[in-house]
Amino acid sequence: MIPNTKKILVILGPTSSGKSDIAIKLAKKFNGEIISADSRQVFRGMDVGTGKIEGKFVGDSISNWRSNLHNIPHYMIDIVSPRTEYNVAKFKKQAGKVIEDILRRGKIPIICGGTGFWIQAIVDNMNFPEVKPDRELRKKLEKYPAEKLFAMLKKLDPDRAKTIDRNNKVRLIRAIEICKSIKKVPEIQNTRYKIQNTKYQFLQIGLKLSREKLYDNIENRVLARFDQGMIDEVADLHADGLSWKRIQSFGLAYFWIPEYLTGKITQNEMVEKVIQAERNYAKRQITWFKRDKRIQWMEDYRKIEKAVKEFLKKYGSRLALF
RNA sequence: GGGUGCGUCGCAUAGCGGCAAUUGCUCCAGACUGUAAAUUUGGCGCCCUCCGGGCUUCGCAGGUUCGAGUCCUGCCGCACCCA
Repeated sequence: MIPNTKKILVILGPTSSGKSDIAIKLAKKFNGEIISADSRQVFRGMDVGTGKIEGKFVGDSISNWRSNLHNIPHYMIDIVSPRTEYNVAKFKKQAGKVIEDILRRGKIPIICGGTGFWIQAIVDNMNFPEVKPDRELRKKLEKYPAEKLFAMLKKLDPDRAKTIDRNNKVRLIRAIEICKSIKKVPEIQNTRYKIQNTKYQFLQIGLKLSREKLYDNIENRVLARFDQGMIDEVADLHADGLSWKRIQSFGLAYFWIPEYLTGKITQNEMVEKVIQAERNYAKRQITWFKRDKRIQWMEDYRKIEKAVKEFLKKYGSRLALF
């Protein structure tokens, strides 16, 4: 029995479900600090398109925060240049330090975001192999068809080949990349539902709203972002020397706005595409989150607050994980 | 008023007379261990004992044919051209 298991709150949900507002409210109420789990908000200069909260960047990477009206610290926002490669492994390492720092100061870490994989990396304490991305190798392998990559992997690591999605080039390439460096893709250590993170206790709250309402929010939000200068933001990134290709790799609006700015599609087409892409994205997020049965889905703020209160009251019972 | 063309599953498209019918999108469901706003799989007329079988579809109504989304006639609707 661990009398004082450290507690972490997770607020998740698809895009446009209102995560940020709720996280801030909870942070105020329960003396928390917010850790963004958003694979695009880590980048500086990508504000409107990623829906960052209003605020100002202060300090270095670990103590950096954005303040809003209520002065709640936010971490893992604006930590790297969009030129930098960033990924789950880095996020897990860095966010882990932030969590420790927040807990040491007696506050509640509130992870808030929509990047399911990144959240899971922390919640399940996933271990990533110490193999850094090899750009040269990736560039070479990208040219091969999936069948060939699968055949290569089968030779290198038959075990991984058994479970991998043989049509998914991105994953095939990563698996081969790992094999080239350490011979074999390590066995998965922590599987969701089975091994719990013993360092912390998590309460994962998912923001639930009807598909109709969600799609409606998305449209409104996207249109509002255009008013807030999303197109200029993309143009500025390019003016600062970021290639269209790199910008487009960030997806959604960052993919479609360059199509418009380079004259490939009309403005109206672009707006439609962005809304559509955003909807499809929300759908994928929902699919991801749905399979984690530990997530408690709620829509009413009062209920959320109540659930959090109870969670924070409990002592180290493992049951609180669910 | 005359002429021509077109009406196919939410939208858009394909369809030498043997078709429950092509493809894209949407939509729905799924996968996911260092690109995750990425990448990827499946389903999408209805019903069943879902291997397979049954039923009802391609603007509407008839007709030709063993057999019609495909051919013919009429009607309705839409588009364009001539008046």
